Amino acid sequence: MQSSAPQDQRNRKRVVLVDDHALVRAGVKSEIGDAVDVVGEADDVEGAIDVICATVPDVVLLDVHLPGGNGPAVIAGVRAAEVQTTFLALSVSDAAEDVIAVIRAGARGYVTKAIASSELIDAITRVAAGDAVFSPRLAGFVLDAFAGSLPTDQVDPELDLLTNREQEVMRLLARGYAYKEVAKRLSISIKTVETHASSVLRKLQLSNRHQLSRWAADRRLI
Amino acid sequence: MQSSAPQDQRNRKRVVLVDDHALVRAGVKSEIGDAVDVVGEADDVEGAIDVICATVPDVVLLDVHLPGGNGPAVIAGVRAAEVQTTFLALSVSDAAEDVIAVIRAGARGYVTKAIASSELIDAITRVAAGDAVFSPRLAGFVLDAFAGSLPTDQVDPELDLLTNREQEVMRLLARGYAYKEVAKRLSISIKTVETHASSVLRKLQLSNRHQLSRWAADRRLI
DNA sequence: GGTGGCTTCAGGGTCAACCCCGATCGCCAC
DNA sequence: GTGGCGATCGGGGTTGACCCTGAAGCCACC
Repeated sequence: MQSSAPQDQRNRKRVVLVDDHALVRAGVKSEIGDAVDVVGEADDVEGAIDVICATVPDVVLLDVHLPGGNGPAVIAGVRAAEVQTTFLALSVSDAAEDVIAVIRAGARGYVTKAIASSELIDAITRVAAGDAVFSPRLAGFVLDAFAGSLPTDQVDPELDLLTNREQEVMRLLARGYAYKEVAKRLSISIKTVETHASSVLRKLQLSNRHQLSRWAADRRLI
Repeated sequence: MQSSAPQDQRNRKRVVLVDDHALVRAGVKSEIGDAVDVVGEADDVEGAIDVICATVPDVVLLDVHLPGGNGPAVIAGVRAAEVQTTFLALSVSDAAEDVIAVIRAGARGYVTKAIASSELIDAITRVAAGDAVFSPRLAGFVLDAFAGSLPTDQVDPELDLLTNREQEVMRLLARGYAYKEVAKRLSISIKTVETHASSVLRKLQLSNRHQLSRWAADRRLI
């Protein structure tokens, strides 16, 4: 893979700009137009979905606040049309709720308009390549939301019923490994795995490994 | 991009190392010891929780796979003790499930052991400052999990391979129902369930119902 | 009327999962 | 040193998961 020159004519990223202010679009275009191909522009939700579906760009630079809806609405509309592209949110806002909403909708990055043009070009290139791009503080918002999106359960008293070895076996079993695989990974015999597995199921009052998988998944042990 | 001097005595970060291999701990310590204070070490879950709660470091460098549990178990234990610190996962694994599990538990970053020592020091400084630190590909895993989508999935062409009846059977199997249960629910014989199950696995190129469960769960079919 | 796909079922088999019983060994506490 | 517990194995068993082959009835389509 030759990744040397992203400005290379053959590798130039095709970009659509979505922002309700023509001046902003013009500004962004002049800043990044040398490095990428701006193949479309839109200033509202409907127009954005149309132009994105028509052009199928590599990256959509998406303002979060739009007339007639917002950034997530655009992403949802494009997803519904089964068009594959990558969204990079570009906003004046750095509020946690805006960041989270647009990332939850499926954007792969979020940068504010205070970004330097060289950094923006870099960000476009990176999201097009599958990376996630955030300014540092914003990434923290997403992780907080992600970690907090689930009940912060404490450590199970049930888990303490299992010995260390039983816990190791339990984890592997819950991940779907066959007894033989578990035995190989732990360098013990299948019979020992069977013994531990039996103890695990009995102690946790489960009847088979399917229930064990769900039990472990519920507790985020796998 | 590091301009200032994080080696400043007054601002040196206090770090705890958690890894079951003493050699790895020694190596990491020698690499970063000039820039940070390693105030504690541990090689298993219990020991990690103890030493973290005792020292309350700025950052915990946490191996994901540990005897007697795993990274998330350590984070959960420290959280349960209401000790405030920041976790940076440091692992040989770059598997999506490991990354997601430890981030979901509350880690603020994830780097692999292939990282250069200068980058590791930078990562420690950044997570201590509240930033999130990832190698690019790993950040994508987290966003995928957060958005609840998978990279580059359209609405499955694979699902269309299955007939209506096969889809019904598939859903029940993926939920963990035994053949006998599926047969009862659909009012058909076990043999018919077996036939459908076999077709489903063959068409989806899966080898057993555990993979089927994960396949279906990934696509939110169950 | 033939062809083919979907659904239904059967007989036969292999292997994994899970159970029961038993056993040895090492460690640690009383 | 005796007893408990954890970890390690074995024999032998039942049940479930999964495969292959074969076949029947139904229905749509040509």
